[in-house]
Amino acid sequence: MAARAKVLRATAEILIQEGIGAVSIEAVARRSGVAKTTIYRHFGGLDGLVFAAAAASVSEPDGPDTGSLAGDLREIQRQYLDIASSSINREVFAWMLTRAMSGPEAAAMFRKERVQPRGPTVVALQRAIARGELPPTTNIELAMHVIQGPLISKRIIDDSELTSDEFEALLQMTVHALTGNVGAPREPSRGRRSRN
Amino acid sequence: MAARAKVLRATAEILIQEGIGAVSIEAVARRSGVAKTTIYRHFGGLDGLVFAAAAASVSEPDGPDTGSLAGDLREIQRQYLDIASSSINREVFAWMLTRAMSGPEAAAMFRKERVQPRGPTVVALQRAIARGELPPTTNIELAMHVIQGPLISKRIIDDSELTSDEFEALLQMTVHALTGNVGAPREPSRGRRSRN
DNA sequence: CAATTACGACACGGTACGTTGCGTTATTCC
DNA sequence: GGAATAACGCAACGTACCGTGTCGTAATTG
Repeated sequence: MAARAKVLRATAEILIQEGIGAVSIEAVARRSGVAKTTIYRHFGGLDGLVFAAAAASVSEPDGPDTGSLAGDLREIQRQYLDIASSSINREVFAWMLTRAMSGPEAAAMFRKERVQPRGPTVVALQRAIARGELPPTTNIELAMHVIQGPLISKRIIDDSELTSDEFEALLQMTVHALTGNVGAPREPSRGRRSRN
Repeated sequence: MAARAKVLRATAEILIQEGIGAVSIEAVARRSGVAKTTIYRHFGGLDGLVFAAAAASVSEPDGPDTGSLAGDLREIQRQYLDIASSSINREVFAWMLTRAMSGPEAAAMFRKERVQPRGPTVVALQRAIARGELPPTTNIELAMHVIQGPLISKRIIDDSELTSDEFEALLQMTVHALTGNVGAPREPSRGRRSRN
């Protein structure tokens, strides 16, 4: 039973220290001291192994309730950026993406062990609808993409940092897209220029 | 001299018929009848080969001038969706993404042979600014992500189709995010429900 | 204690990698 | 036309990882 944990730990170590490209069944077997056979028995193959290792190291962020959509999204996006700021996470995400596109099995794993958790955002949107901040006709699926899309584009594809001002501008644009109005401003008193 | 063309053609064929996973130097060598050595001499390796093949098969869409930002974006996005509707393109895109993240050389290729051309969108934005439709302070880089992001999220990650209504809603939200107002409506006379 | 289960060790054939040395054509340039 | 130069083909090399199979041993369980 300990073999499984050893394998997952070794996988995570290689992932962090050498990148996704260095993760192979044989490398993990060497590092963990577990026989290759055992890894195949547990995870079925490289895909299963990486997806399992990723799932084991992802913690679902909590959904804040600040009273406004803009406030909620600001907090959620900030947490997301913290996760996405790790290049390993982006690497693994991109890797999963390619695997997901080359077969239904991996695609199923990808959707199951989703890297970017949707939960908190959906909750925030539903609260905004309940408050009347968003129309009840809001297409939540579409809204998710409007919210996540720009950040994914910026961080994953461009691989560039986001300044505090850009972050806020993006947030305002997003809220604007959803509501048609400007969202609640960042509380001006404590001059926290949250990041960068 | 003809060897290069034969290699690129063979690569594209394998790409289309068997997917990115089947593309290997040896497979391309077999199929093209060109020696492995020659491929290495020309393209340096698998990365160079795939990037070159992708670049050779991408045609820059033209930037329409409909007189309004919403109109321009509608046309550009439509063209983009046509390209992205091919699962091979998405596969290759995702593959390039992973390669780009595991080394500066591939990253440089990725940014050079960009799959989604930015040109037309940038032009459309600049025209909108010139028209006064967008403020001159508009951050074009950020705007690009607001425009591309949701579509990338929807098509690449979700792998789901976009209905005509969703497409239009997304467009309106995007324009809304950029301008703060509703963009020009789709001309109502010819009831074209463009796709799906 | 016996039976099942989990694991380790070793080996196999197969594929692709990236590189090398050496012939064999084409081009190009007087 | 003939020589020099570049482009290409061929065969083989060692390395790495794949996925699978077999067998022996350790741990667990009833």
